[in-house]
Amino acid sequence: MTAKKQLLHKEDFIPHLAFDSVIFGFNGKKLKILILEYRNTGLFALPGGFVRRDENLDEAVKNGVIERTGLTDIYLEQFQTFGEMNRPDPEPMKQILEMNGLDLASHQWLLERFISVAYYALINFEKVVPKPDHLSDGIDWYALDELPPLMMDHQTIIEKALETLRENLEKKLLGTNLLPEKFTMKELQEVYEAIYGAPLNRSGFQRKMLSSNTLVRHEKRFSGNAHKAPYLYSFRPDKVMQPMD
Amino acid sequence: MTAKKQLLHKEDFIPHLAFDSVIFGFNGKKLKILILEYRNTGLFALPGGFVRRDENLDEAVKNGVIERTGLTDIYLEQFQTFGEMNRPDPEPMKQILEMNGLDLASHQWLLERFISVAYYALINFEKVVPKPDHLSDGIDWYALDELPPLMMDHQTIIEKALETLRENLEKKLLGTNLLPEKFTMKELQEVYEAIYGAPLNRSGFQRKMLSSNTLVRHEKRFSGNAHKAPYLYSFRPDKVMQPMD
DNA sequence: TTCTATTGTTACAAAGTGTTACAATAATAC
DNA sequence: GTATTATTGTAACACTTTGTAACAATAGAA
Repeated sequence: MTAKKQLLHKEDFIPHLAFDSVIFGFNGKKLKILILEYRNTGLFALPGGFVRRDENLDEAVKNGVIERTGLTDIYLEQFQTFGEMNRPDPEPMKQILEMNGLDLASHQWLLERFISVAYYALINFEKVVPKPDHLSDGIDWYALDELPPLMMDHQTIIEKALETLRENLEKKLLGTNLLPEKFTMKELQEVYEAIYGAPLNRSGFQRKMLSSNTLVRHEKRFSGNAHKAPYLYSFRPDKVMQPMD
Repeated sequence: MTAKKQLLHKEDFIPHLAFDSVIFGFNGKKLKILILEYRNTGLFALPGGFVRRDENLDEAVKNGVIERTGLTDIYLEQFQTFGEMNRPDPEPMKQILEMNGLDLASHQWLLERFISVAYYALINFEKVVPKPDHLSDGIDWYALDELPPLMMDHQTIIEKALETLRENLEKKLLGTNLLPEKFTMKELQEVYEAIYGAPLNRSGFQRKMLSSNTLVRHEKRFSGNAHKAPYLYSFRPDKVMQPMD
């Protein structure tokens, strides 16, 4: 309890500045995001955090995502900063502090106005072992169409994240980051369909991908099923756009 | 001087948070942006400001741009937040405060680390009467290829603004905001060429614009020159995307 | 009336897309 | 072995979009 009280020293952080992260993963069927649940409150929220005074904004966010996912190699992209005056909602935060046995007075600063810089992350679903943060007791994957009710403006943040993801999908070859290194054309198409939320034409998709000159073809994958085995592909490393350049 | 000392009360603003605005205008030939010059320092910077504790981020920026341009109807779009630890450069700021006869001690907070949210604005060049801010003594239009050396990371901010502008140009019909209400096809093409920094094919441009169903054709404009008079066009109001929705 | 510079439109080829069809093939059933 | 089945890779076709050049229209000047 004493340890907990020292979790968030006001003087360590830039006041009024937070970040939120929309962490996307693809489980083979659906696009999902990581959502935190807070102890006994029934409150759900995006993973987020604060920026230390001696830390770059990008680094703070990266460290936050690393802590939640256990992964260090993460595609992370800033997409919008939310600065409405009325966006903070102190009641839920107060509830969270109380449920965690934290001293309200010394954490008063958490109830004030916060400007939040939002990022989205793309990760390899299979490799993630989600970990809740110090204030929450649960973290789980939720499909986009099965989200629980979220704190503050987190629903809006997710919608904007998805919008940006869609716009950048082809431009930046983001599919890479949601799949294992080698994948079949069908798997790649399923990622695209999950993100767009609409089916794509198989033949056209294959033609476009192959002609884009961004894929390397490898050996076939024999699944044991009674049909032609698909080739495996990987992205050409020099074609994959890196975030945060 | 006493009045000046009261210009920026620390307690009125959210600490460590600033904004910068890249204000684009088109003079008929080139794409230009508004740059401030500070008294006797030889320092140049983007127009910017701070966010009051009782003010939305978007509003703060909008008010800042209104003050610099005199215009109230402004296309304004947030494009990135810059949060590197080493981006502030306290020396120039100190110089500026000194040149303005401001008390260093009570403005110490201006020398600290700032996270800056960057916006770009598109305005009708002809209507603008630029006004310097309280700390600067000059404000002027500079073509993108004739920029003076800029403070801190403002050069980077401009480059990112231009990149975003290019990406959004067709998608959001941004041409509207850089031209008077009625314009010729040639003028519209020149805006596009200035933004892309490359010539476009006349015939293809005209066909694409007309077939996009976003233009209304009006009367011809007789310039007094010895050639066929061009039609005037305006954008269909329902097709023009509004910022900040 | 002729000439010139510019504009709106058309024509045609080249490239890209949507859709369907067909051949190849890995495992199973017989 | 051979036939069967589901899936995959590719080709074929029509259709649309884009790049490029050409042509006709025309406002004012010579």
